[in-house]
Amino acid sequence: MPPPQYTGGGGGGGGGGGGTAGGYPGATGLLLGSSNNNNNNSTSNNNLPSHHNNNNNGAGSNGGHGHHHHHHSQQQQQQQHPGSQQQQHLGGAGGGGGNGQSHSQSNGASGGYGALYGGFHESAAAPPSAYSMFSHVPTGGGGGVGGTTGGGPYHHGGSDGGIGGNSNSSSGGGGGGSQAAGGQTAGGGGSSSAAAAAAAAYLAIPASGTSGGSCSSGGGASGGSLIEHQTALNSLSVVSAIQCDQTDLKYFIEELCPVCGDKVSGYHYGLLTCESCKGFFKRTVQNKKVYTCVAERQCHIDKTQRKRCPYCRFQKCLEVGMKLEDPR
DNA sequence: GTTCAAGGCCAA
DNA sequence: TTGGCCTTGAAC
Repeated sequence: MPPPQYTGGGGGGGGGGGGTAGGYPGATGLLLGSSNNNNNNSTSNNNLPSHHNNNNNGAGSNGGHGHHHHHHSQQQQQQQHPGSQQQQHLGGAGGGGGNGQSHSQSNGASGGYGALYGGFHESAAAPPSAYSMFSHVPTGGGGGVGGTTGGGPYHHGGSDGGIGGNSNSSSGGGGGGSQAAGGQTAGGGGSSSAAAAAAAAYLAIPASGTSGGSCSSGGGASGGSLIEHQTALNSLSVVSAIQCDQTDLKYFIEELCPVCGDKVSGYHYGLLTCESCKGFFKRTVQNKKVYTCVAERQCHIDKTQRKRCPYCRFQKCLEVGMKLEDPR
């Protein structure tokens, strides 16, 4: 498989309002989280060298400024999925909120918080996606903070979607620009999470209309990209300032699995996860397991409770961006 | 040669 | 079923 892109840079733009979450490629049923549907019309200016390949989804986003280090060879590699559409691991400044369609009236933000988490050094864990960070803050309204999977302890990627657009929709704005949740798939759905749509696409599970964007914030943020370590650290206050659970900041400074919080063992299926979530995801996909949640499909997944609800665990795997590539 | 991630194996 | 450990193979 082609190594994934872990180059720093902002992730996709914040998800727009009610959009259409597209389906996933059905080929082999294994390619997860790689939908290339993108609601947000990108108008980003990409001023970076080609190896950054920013693809900001947010309208009016500022491309460029992906913080980049050269410690690892995988950082500069492009990942191209069948269909010749780029997977958007990369990106400079996070895109602004997308333009909502459908019911929500989201206002696209002008630049997002690019490289919000960029520049962390080796010890910094890949920040979770909007969902993993704020899954217990199921709020409707504005789009969520863009998720990120580009950054990481090993790859320094500063990638963060832009702050989602301001959605007036009662059904909740879309998620931010994480790979699976917003930017990469298709701006968050107006009434269902992108991950739910992803799961539905893969497992034929009806997308549950639970939380739209997580950690909602009001209108899209303005401002360009933030780079360099200190700036990235400072930006944490931005996160906290938008009603996020600060306890989840541990993900920024420790190597914790974005799914369950266990210690990561390396990159698995596209992002840093622990060994158990790797195995869980592998078994689920390979065996085409279909789980059901006995609760509200909002089970909190952590190290001690991850066994309780495989449905929510797998859904979280999808939301944080885990995906199975074509087998070698 | 090393590194990395996917997949297999198997004890719990 | 889970999760840790191992093997395998590709990339470098």
